[in-house]
Amino acid sequence: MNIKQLSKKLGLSITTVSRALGGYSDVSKKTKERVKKFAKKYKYSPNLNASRLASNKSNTVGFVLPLYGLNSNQLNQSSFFEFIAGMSKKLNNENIHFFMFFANNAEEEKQAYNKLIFVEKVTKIILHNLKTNDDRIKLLTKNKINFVTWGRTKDLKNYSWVDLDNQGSIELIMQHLVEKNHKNICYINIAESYNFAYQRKQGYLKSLKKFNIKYTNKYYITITNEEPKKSANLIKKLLIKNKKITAIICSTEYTAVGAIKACNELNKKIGKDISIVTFDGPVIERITTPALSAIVHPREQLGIKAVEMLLSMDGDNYKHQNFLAKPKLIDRGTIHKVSK
Amino acid sequence: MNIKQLSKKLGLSITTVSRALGGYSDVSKKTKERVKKFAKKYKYSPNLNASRLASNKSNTVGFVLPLYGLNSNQLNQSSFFEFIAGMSKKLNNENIHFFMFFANNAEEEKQAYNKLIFVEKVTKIILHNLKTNDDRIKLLTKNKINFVTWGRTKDLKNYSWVDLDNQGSIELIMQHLVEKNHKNICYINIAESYNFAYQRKQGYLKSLKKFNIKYTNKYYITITNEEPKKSANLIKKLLIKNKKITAIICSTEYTAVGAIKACNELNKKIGKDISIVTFDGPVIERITTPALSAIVHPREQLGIKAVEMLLSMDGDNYKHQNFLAKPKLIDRGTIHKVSK
DNA sequence: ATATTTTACCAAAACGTTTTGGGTGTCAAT
DNA sequence: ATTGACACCCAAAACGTTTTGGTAAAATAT
Repeated sequence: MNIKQLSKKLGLSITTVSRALGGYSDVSKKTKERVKKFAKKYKYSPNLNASRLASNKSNTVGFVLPLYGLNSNQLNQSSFFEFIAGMSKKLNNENIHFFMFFANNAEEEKQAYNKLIFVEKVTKIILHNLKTNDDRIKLLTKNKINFVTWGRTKDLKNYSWVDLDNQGSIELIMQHLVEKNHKNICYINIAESYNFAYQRKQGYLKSLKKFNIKYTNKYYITITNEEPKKSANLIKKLLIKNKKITAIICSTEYTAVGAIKACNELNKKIGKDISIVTFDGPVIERITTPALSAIVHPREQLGIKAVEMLLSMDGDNYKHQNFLAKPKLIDRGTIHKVSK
Repeated sequence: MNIKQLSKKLGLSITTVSRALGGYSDVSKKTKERVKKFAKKYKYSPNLNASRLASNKSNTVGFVLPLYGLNSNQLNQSSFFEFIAGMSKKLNNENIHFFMFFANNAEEEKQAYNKLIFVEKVTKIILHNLKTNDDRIKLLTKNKINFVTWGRTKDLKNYSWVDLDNQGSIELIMQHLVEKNHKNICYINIAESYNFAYQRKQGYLKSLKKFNIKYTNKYYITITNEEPKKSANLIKKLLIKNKKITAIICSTEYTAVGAIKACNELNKKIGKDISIVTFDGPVIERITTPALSAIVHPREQLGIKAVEMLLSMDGDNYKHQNFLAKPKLIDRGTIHKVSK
């Protein structure tokens, strides 16, 4: 069933049918309703290729999902899932298409963006995993693509972004810990080459200052991609050398599991002798014992926001917006009070 | 740059340019090369909407990814990632498009398949997470969609499929254990409503028969979605009640973590007093101690195979194929030898 | 030398929409 | 009665390809 056949059934011109379905004002209400009724009845759905060709609009948002190196660099798959869920919810609602390329290596990833722009002719893209100085921003700007990023570059240039409040997350944890009289708080971060890790460190430093605690590099460790398996040992050594430590903050679940192991081996009771706080993921609640207190990020909401921003952009006609998601701290009982 | 402009530059007709790029035999080799060179030079890439409209071919494979209930029903996200990676590798190579819908609930999922067929007009789909009696197979068959499934229904009807060898996996484990003189082997499966769980049970039963070991329901437990947190306790009780048990097979990583905990609490040394074997996932190697021996499935290869099959189908012109992936058992040292 | 086949190209139609640039009839205002 | 505004509808052009149904020239066969 195409528009020609449908218009015949209706006794109307193709034009009128098209404009009725498009909601134009030069079609009477009565006709509009009749057309829509018939369209439903005969299961008419416009040929998208013809429609896009004629209108020169793709009505599509593009996204590139890297399928490589996900676990190995400790970026959790589930965080992608949550963000994608948010995007797709919003897009499904708005009847906008969601076109996703999958990249199995860096080369494919680069190609994917080019394909999105030059082959698929997508005009709206959501970017993520920002590098400190990201080539893609130039590429998109140059080709007049509307885009919103998830994450920020170090030098916040002129673009729209949504992000988790990484700095605020650590500040929230620190606040909570200090209120319970913790003073010897160590932080196991991941490599600072990730901008979000850098932001988190800033939160750590800022909080220390705020609460008049001296920074010592003995309490601040970064764990690289190759070390996740060894993190338990690293933390064990740390705890042995620095007996005063009463709280450990871990930037990833896997590290937190290492911290649990270290504490067990040293016979330190978590939630009594020592506190552990980390960032939420699928593993914690399901398989760690005890279930750890953790920062929860509204990643789905972030996906929704990103799409909202993107859709509000209209060619050149928009102002840059941004959105910083508020973190929550869920205390599952692994934070204890230190006696003064 | 469109085909008209390009043909002008070349001094050729639109037809010839189109057919040159399409590789038709009624264009001379010389011209073909010249056209391709120019196309590259001027970065010409055919307008996909026009091309699809004219040729009435979408050259697209459809897939629906459910974003809901993934963790809660113990189906690991990473298994999807690996399968998708396989599909996208093959599709990228063949220059076929990969169209994915994301479903945030059962309703959206159902809709997604309808959209793929009636709106996107995709003619090739890859199906997965098969139910025992799956409506989608009817839908696709009725609408003459070429499809390949990942997984099988109970009553294997007439369709092409790829699958992990679930039955064979358990048989492989059992073989290995029996060779090391294990006789009291318990198996913690997940709910048999998942067809793959059912298949695994068959493997367990078949192996017991083969090795003349009597089946007892004391040794076979299924863990439902609600119990993953409690699995440690379940297994602990099991071990206390049945002191003879020397080996535990777990169908999921999370359960295996529970088994570790149970053994620790009972002071049973894993790999010395008791063996644990499970199915591979991202958690095991990274955070369980010890790293467990496990069945590894070539999920990426499965994705590649599925696409290969699908592309080899040509409308009505094909024979049903299938592919059963061979499992591997990686022994990381948690399987011990029992003295006779 | 003529007939036949093969090679290499092309004009025009087709795909199913949206958009452009109208048109006609009705109603209120003059 | 005429004009202008408005409501409602339409024919035809346009979008950028692929495919159809050719033709002319060159190569081969008779």
